Amino acid sequence: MTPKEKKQYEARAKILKALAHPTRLWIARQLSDGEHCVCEFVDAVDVDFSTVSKHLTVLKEAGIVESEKRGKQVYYRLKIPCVLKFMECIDAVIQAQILEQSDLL
Amino acid sequence: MTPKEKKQYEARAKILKALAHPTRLWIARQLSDGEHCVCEFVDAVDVDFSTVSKHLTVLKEAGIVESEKRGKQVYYRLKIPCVLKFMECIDAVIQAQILEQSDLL
DNA sequence: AAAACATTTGGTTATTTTACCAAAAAAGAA
DNA sequence: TTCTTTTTTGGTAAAATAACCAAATGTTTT
Repeated sequence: MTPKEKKQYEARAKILKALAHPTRLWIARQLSDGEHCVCEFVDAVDVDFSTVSKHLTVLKEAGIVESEKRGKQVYYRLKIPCVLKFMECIDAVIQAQILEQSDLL
Repeated sequence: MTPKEKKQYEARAKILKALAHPTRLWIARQLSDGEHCVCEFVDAVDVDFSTVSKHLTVLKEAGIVESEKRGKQVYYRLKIPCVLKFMECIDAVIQAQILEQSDLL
């Protein structure tokens, strides 16, 4: 791994890491049908306001979402929609695991 | 988020998390051209034997790679190759970040 | 201007992750 | 069998993450 490669993989891992949390992944999924404000997530997720806000900050700093303040609310939207394509592949991994488990019986 | 959804997103996040490390992402990439043994990674990555081994265990437990012992060596290979498709999208995120930064000048 | 609302920030604590070293295990070579 | 070689496991310390509460910020509404 050259120093250049190392930097490149660090940058990539940072983005993956931003998505690698159940709540953040769920949020990203919700944003696939258009923008939502923070309060909508808070209602749905059952964690503290501040926790949701911090998750959104992580996604934003990773460059996955962008936000816009309109009135009292802040609206978030997906910046790079392809992140949702991850889901299919991830589910293939899960599916393979389930199959293996049933093979053991 | 229903309890079922919650479990689902936790399982998905677990798999993403396994990939969300520079070394592990690099390893996954190397495996795209076929299997490699642990020692090959150790030579290339410049971390301890045990560290590489633990990274491989993380990938294995996530169901992303599988391993086979032949002789003294243990060979790892990608189990679900689509994980590599992540890379394209991740790079799109990085590309967008770079573009934005240059817009600021 | 004061009150109410939506969101972010700062601080704290508990948990998880990562890396290293040393030691154990497994297989082959001498 | 004893000595290497390859990989995993256990232990430990440092760093990163995640959740909560309380306080601060910025915007409307009264």
